[in-house]
Amino acid sequence: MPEAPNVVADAARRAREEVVAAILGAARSQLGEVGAAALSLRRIARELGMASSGIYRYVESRDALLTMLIIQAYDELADAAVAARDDTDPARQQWVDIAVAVRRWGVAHPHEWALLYGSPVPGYVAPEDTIGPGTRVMLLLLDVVTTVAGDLRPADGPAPDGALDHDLARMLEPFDVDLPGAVVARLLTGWSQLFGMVSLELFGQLKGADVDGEALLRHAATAMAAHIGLPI
Amino acid sequence: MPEAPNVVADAARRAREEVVAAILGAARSQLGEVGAAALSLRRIARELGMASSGIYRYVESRDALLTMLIIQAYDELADAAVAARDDTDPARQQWVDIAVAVRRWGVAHPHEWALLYGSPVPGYVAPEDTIGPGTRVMLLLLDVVTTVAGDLRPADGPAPDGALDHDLARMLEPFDVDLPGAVVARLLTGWSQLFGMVSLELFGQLKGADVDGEALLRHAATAMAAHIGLPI
DNA sequence: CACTGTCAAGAGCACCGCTCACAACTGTGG
DNA sequence: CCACAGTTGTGAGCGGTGCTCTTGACAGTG
Repeated sequence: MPEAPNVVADAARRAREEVVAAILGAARSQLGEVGAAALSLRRIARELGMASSGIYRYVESRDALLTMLIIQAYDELADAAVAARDDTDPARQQWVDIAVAVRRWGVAHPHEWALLYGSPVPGYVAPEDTIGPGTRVMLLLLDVVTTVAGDLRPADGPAPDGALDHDLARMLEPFDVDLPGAVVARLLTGWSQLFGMVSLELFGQLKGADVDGEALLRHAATAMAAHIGLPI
Repeated sequence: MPEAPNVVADAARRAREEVVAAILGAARSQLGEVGAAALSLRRIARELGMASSGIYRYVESRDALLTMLIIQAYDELADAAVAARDDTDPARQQWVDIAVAVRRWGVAHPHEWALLYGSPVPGYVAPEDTIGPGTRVMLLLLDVVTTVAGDLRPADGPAPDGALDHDLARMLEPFDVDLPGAVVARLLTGWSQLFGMVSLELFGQLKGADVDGEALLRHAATAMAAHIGLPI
């Protein structure tokens, strides 16, 4: 029964959170410099002037720290995507704007992108806490589609067969939206495409080709938006 | 001037290569079990019954070993893709068959896939040797398109603007093929989509949705093949 | 026989994540 | 007031890593 507002305990808690924040800040900075796999608790402790063992008073383990960083990054990325969307714009432009914002965030934070979408860190399994923030961008794209669901004019293309169509339509049940399987397939495909193009660029797979990454992505996203049938 | 075929030196060289092969085999097996980042030279040495330092007689460094594994994996993937393609089939089916084969290889070798297309290992920069094998799948897809270049009937869609179009057309110069920028864009987009969908599935990003991965990918690839304009 | 080369082995360095025992410092109940 | 409990900081230590270096045992060659 924490009834009486204990000033002392409160201050202690605040002090603790401050240290945790400092650790997270140092971790974030190291992440940007050396990448996730080379992130070292000992170095963070050193940087903060505490004993290497002291870190464990505030952070359960290296994995726990990674989890915090992942959630933070997911949220940052989603925030950037949300900020880039103007829902008074035509849906097609919303889609493209989101895609461009996602790429820009990735380009600005390659190590964070790798942490989110790269190879899973060995031995590390993403806890449940991450799937919420992790789906925000996808849900944002979904929202763009659903708010104009009535006006969709999908481009021609093959329809998913029965079983797949059923699976796809059922996929969105938890989100209380109802879209034809064909549209869900295009949504997933669009997200794969966006994610894939950014990853290919960031992970150096397109290194040889000197092509303007943003222009290419904008072009691809525009085509995908049209393919989904988003109104212009 | 190694003129006289020195039998002894030859045998020594063969013995050496045998040891290297054993190391590579052990590495490969470890890769499949614990992933690339947890791959340990010491453990390989232990497994092979040699001193931890002895490994360095045969492998320059951990990075060099990773490079060998990467090249091996790239080649395996490309071989699988090549094997799946029957160039007497309609181009559209060739595209889909390759896509399905790529996914199947990835599903069968998730750690290898992560090594190839996941976050770059920190401090590791892929040497030149890897870009050859690394582009084989892409070149295979390109070949499917170029061999039917005359019969392409691309679906409607926006055209890349001038600068992008120019960059894209110039991209293929080293390969001595000539395709319109719009087609190159769709090719790149298709590859991004394929790579992205497999990665999303393998890296657990689509975990919540229980949808048949192969069916979804086949559907997306079919649509992309149509979008590119591959003849049926 | 001496020389030259390769190979295996062990010790050692610097780093890592993580645990543990211990000291210091609180605020609180008796 | 004093003993207790809880939190924080510290240093030592364990087992692991990649990698280097020195040493010693061979083999083939002049």
